[in-house]
Amino acid sequence: MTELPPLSALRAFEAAARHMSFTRAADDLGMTQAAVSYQIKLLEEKLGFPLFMRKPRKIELTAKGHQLSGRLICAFSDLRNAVDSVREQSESVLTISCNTTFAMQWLAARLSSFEQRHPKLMVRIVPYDTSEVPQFLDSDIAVTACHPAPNDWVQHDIVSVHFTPMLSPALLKDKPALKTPADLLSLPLIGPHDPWWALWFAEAGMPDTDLSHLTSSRMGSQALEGNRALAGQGVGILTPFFYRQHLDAGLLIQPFEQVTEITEQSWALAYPQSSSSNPRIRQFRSWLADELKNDGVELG
Amino acid sequence: MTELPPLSALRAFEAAARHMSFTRAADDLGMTQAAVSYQIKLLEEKLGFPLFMRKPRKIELTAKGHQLSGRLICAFSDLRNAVDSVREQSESVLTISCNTTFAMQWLAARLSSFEQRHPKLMVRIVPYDTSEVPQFLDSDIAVTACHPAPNDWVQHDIVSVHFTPMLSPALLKDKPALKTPADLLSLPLIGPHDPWWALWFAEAGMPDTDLSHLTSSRMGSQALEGNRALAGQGVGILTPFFYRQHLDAGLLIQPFEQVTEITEQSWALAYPQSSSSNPRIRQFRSWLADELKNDGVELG
DNA sequence: TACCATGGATAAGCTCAGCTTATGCATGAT
DNA sequence: ATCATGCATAAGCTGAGCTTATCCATGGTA
Repeated sequence: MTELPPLSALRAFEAAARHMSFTRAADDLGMTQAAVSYQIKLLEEKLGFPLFMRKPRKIELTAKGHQLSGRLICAFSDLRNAVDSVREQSESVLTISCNTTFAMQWLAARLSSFEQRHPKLMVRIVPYDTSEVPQFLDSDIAVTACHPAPNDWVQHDIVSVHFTPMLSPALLKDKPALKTPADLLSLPLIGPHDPWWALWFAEAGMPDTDLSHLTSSRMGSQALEGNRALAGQGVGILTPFFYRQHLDAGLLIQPFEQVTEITEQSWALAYPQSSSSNPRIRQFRSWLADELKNDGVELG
Repeated sequence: MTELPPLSALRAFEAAARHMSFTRAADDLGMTQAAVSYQIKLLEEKLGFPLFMRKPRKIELTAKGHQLSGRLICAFSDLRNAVDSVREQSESVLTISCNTTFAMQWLAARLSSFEQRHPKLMVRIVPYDTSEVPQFLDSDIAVTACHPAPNDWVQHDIVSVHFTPMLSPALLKDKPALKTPADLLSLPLIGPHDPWWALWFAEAGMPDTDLSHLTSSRMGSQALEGNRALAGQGVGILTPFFYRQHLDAGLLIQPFEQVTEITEQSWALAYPQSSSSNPRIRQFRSWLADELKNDGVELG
């Protein structure tokens, strides 16, 4: 494959051929006439033949110049279109990799407000369950409780990772009120092997509470545990932030004040450093900040 | 029309996408891996979204990266093809703008030797008559007696512009031999208003010879005058260099030793400065030099 | 026919994009 | 464990690619 001449020279020639004028080409490219003249001379030297005939107040393409110009104009146009279209596409679609729980419990309900604010933006949510680092590398933006985001990612904290037992009032019907954390053990716990239970009990002064005898169907996603709790199937260990509305409506109750926080982690909005100038992402970030403000939370 | 990102960044990305490796792309482009990494990072920042996902020992295109890469690879390929084809074409055809006289009297007869030496090169001769600066700007190379070539043209002198009266021996049949220049006036002169006549007579010691009464059909091209002289229609003022063979064969005779030279002009090979690196032109120049050496002339 | 106005060429000089070299880091292979 | 591979990053250099300023030729115009 033959070595290509300097691209800037080709670009200058393409513009000059398009405008049939060095001066106008220079305007087009945002540079001076001298620069265009220089680049074209350079290209002619590299190629070994002249491309333009310089006539008094105009320029004319030589035969070879003409031949070259046609194809270059096409190629550059393709180039611009390629870049433009990927830019546009990236301005019209926003792909959000989002932890399932956050997506279901928080995002889904509010997304219509975002779509109202930015009607031209199509939002695509890619939920994920795994606790490990998700493959959100291929999405524009991610909402995650992921520990250390890749270090060239920007991260804005949303809320801490926190949790406390919750249950449906229906579950307590015909049962004594819960007075101490230990009373919980008389009720079915949802996802008892979830380490959150252990942490919460430990903080409640019951460090070695043995939960191993309880049925376990560790279901990863808090959203599902939340649904089971709502359905009165047991006590879930849930994040109050995600269930504010259910709590307010009395669909769920939080028997104890104590909320355990994991300080090393945090729910966060994250995106690649390289995307920080992306308008869609700024839009989403600022919308999210506003939404959170309504909840009395500041985006970090 | 949206501003294009830096072309060098696009080129680096194109190569990286083609090879799916920064290291190999760098080899391809003749630069270092660090440079490719830098350029791609730059492009990602300009575009506002990532193009590659960096995995441990490999890279993967993001969705947008994939979309962009396909079209860029095409566009760059077009670009390369455009340049290559005009380069190739310019290696297979040689267009020579040539003064008609030189073309007919000198070039035409020897061209077969050039074509033999460079069988792959197609030679196209564009003859011109005008004494003014010809439009040979659109040819690869020119042979001309043109005074000052455009000053960004390279010029190799061939022979001086020189001339002397010549005639067919047939014209002198049944006539007295020519003893002095003045004797010429008893014969028909071909192109008597040609300034060359005046110059020659002046140098012959007859500065004010009045030629105005003689028939005049100034025909510009020496070749035609030469033909008329050969046909015995009169005395032509011709360049011996072009008629060596006719003189040797006795088809023309040169009655006087005196040959007038115009020192400010010269027959020359000329081509644009920008073409000096063109292999076809080197080939032609070196062939011409060899051919001239056979005539005992050195190419300047 | 003199004189702008236009459009390209050229010279000199500056500046930073775009490279290099050197090194670090993570990971898959042995 | 250790090595090999492949990308990221830092620091520093240099010349491509610009700018500014000026010149030149010519076509249009009064």
